[in-house]
Amino acid sequence: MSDQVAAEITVSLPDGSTRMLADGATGFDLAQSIGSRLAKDAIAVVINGVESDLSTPLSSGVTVRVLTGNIEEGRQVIRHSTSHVLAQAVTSLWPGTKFAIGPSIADGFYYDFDLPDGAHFSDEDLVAIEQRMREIISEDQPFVREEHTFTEGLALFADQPYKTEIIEGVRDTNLPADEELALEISPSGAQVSAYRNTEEFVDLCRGPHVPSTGRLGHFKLMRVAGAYWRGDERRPQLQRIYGTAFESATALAEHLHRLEEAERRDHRRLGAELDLFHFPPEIGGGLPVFHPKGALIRQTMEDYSLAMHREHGYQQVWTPHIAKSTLFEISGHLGWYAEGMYPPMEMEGATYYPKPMNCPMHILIYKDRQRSYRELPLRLFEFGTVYRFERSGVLHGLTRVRGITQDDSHIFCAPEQLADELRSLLAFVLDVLRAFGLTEFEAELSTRPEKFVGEVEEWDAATEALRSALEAAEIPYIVAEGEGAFYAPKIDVHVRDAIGRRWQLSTLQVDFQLPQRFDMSYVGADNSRHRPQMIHRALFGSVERFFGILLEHYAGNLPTWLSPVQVCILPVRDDHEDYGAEVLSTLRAAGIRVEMAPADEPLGARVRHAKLEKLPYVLVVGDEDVANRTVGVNSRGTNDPERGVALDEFVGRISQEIDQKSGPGLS
RNA sequence: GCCCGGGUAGCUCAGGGGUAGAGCAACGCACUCGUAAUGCGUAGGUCAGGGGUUCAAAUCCCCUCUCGGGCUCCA
Repeated sequence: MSDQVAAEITVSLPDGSTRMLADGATGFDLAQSIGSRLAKDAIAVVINGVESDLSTPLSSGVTVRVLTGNIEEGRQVIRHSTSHVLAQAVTSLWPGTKFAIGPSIADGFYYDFDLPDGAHFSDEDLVAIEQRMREIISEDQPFVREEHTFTEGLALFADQPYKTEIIEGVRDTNLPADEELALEISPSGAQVSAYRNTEEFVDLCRGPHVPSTGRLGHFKLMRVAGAYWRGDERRPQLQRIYGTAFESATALAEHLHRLEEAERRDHRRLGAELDLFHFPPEIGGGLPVFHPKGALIRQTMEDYSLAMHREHGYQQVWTPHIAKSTLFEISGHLGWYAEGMYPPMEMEGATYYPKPMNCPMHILIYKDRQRSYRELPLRLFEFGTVYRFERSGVLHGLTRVRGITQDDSHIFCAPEQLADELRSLLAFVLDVLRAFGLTEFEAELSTRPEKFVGEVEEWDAATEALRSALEAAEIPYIVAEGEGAFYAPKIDVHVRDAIGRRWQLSTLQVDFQLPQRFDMSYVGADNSRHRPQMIHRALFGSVERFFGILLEHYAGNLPTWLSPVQVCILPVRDDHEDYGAEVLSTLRAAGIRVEMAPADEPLGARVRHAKLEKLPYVLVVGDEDVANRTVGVNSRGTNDPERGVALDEFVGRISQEIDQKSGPGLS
C-alpha cells in the first residue's frame, strides 16, 4: 500500500490531548500508540461516553477513554465476560440449558439458568463448572460482536425462551425492563447485538467484552442459589450461580480477604463469642434473648437515647403489646398490612392482635383529651416492642427479627410547624448517630407515588420541608421519585460502617392518613379545630438491628462507654489480690464496670482471655503497684503496656473517655 | 414461602454400614507467675427428632424441626 498515503484520524483523550491514528484504527490501536503497558492492560474503551469493545474502529473527532481492569468500569467488563464463560461452561456440561441473564453486580457477577429436566446445581457442580471455565479461558476464545435485526435475533435465539422474551420486550417497548436487563441488550435502534465465542456458543449481549477469554481467569464461583425469573415469585425459579472476578490474582485475593474480614465481624458470630445474645429454637426464629452482657450494652444504648430525647423535648410513653382488632381497623393496618401481622387471638368475644406498630397507640394518648395549639409540637417517644410476621427465609440474626423494639417517636404539630420540626428532628437524629460513632451519612428522599392519599399541595409542602431539612443538615441525598409510601413522603438515612457497608437506619415520615383516620384535632389560637400533622420517626430503627450493626461496625471492639466490662484487674500473684480488690472498689465507686481475675492461672493466659473478650483495659497489679498505688495499663489494640500509672490518674482518664464516648482501638 | 447446603460433647470440627473421636472450654489437683495458651487428671453424647431399609444405621432412604447462603418480601 505504499502507493497511497494512509488517511489519518484524530481522536481526543480524557486529558484534552489529541492523537493521530491511521484510518480504521481501533481502540486497541489507540492504547498501543499510548504505550505497550496500557495495551496490555486495556479491557475496553469508552467512545464519546459509550462503552465499546477494544476492536471497535474509531472515527475522527471522537473522545476515547481506555478502560483497564483496575478501575470499576473495567472490572465490570471482566465480570460480565466471565459470566459468559460461565454460561458456556454450563451449556457444555448440561446441554439444553436455557439461559436467562448474567449481569455484573457489585463485587462480582451471576448467571441464571433453567437446567434441563428441572435439574438443580449442587455445590460439587461448582467445582466441575469452574474446571470447564478454566479450559474455556485457556482456549483463548475471541468475543466476536454480531449485530442482527430483531427478526434475525429471534431466529438466532429461537430455542432460548428467556432471551426471546428479552428481545421481544425491547422490540415492543424500546426499553429494557430493568437495570440488569440493560446489560443484556441495548435499546438503541432496531439492532440486537450478540457476542459469539465459538461456533456453538453465542449470547445476547450489549457488550462490551474483553477481546478474548484468555484475558480472564482471576475468578471464583461463590455459591448457588434459587432466583425467580425477573424477580417475580409467580414465575419460574431459576438456578443462579454467583461468582466474582478481578483483573489480577492479587485483587481477587484481596477481595476474598475482605469477605473473611466481614465474616469475622458478623454480629451473630460475635454475639456467641462475646456471650451477648442467642436465638433459642424453643422460643422461635427471629426472637432473640439478650444475655447479661448483651442486655447491659442494650440498656446503655437505650439509656443514652432516652436521655437525649428528654433533652430535646420528647416525653416517654409506654403502651401494651396487643390490642383489639378495632384499633387496627381504625388505623387501617388490618386493611393494608394484615399479612405482616401476627395472627389474631380470641379472648372473651374480642379479637386481639400483637401490634405491628406503635403509632395507633400513641395517637390514642394524644386523643385522650382535647389538645391546644400551645402543646404542639407534642413529641411522644417509646421503646416499643412490635411483632411482625417475617417469612422464615428472611430472618437474619439481629438485623431481621420478628420481635422488634423500635425507638419510636411520633410528633404531632401544626402544619406551619412542620418544616422547622423536620429540620431540628433530622439534626437531632444525626447527632445521636454520631455519638455512636457513625459519621458517614447518605439520605434518600422518597416522593409522592402514583397511588396516594391526601392533597397534592400537602404532599408538595411536606416534600419541600423534608428537602430543606436535608439541605440544612448538609448530608448527601438522592431523590427517589415516586418511592414514598402511599400516605407520606419520607427521608431514609443510611450510614456507612467501618468497612464501607451501607445500612439503612433512621426514617422520618410525614403521615397524611392517620390524623384523618383517627379524626385528630387541636384547638388553634383562632378557637377553632384544626387537624395536626404527624411525623413518624425511628432513629435506630430497631434496637436489635442497630445493636447488630454497631457490633459489626466496631468488630466487637465497642467504645468504652458501651463495653459491658470496661476493665479487668489481674493480680500478678495471689498476695496481690487484696490490693486488686482495693483497685476494684475504687473503680466501681467511680461507676466503672470492672472485674478481677484471680491469680490461679498464669498471667499471660489471663491477659489472653481478657484480650479475646475485647475488653478496653486490662490492669495488671504486682509488687511495684502495691508499693506505689499504681496500676499497669494494657489498652485494647496494643501489646505495649504502660507501667506505673497512678490509680487516680487512670480513673480520671477512663472517666473522661467514657464521657466522650471514645475508647481504645481494635483488638 | 421457594432453591442450595448444613445439624456429631458447651464451642470448633473429624469420622461416613460393625458398640463415638480430637482440640478448646468445664470440673479436680498441683503450680503463684509483670502482660496473648502451666502441667497432670476427671467428667461430658438417644450423633436434631420421627419413620423406613438392614443381622447390624451417626453413616443409606423418606418426613419433620432447625441453622446458614440466596430469591421473593421489608408497610
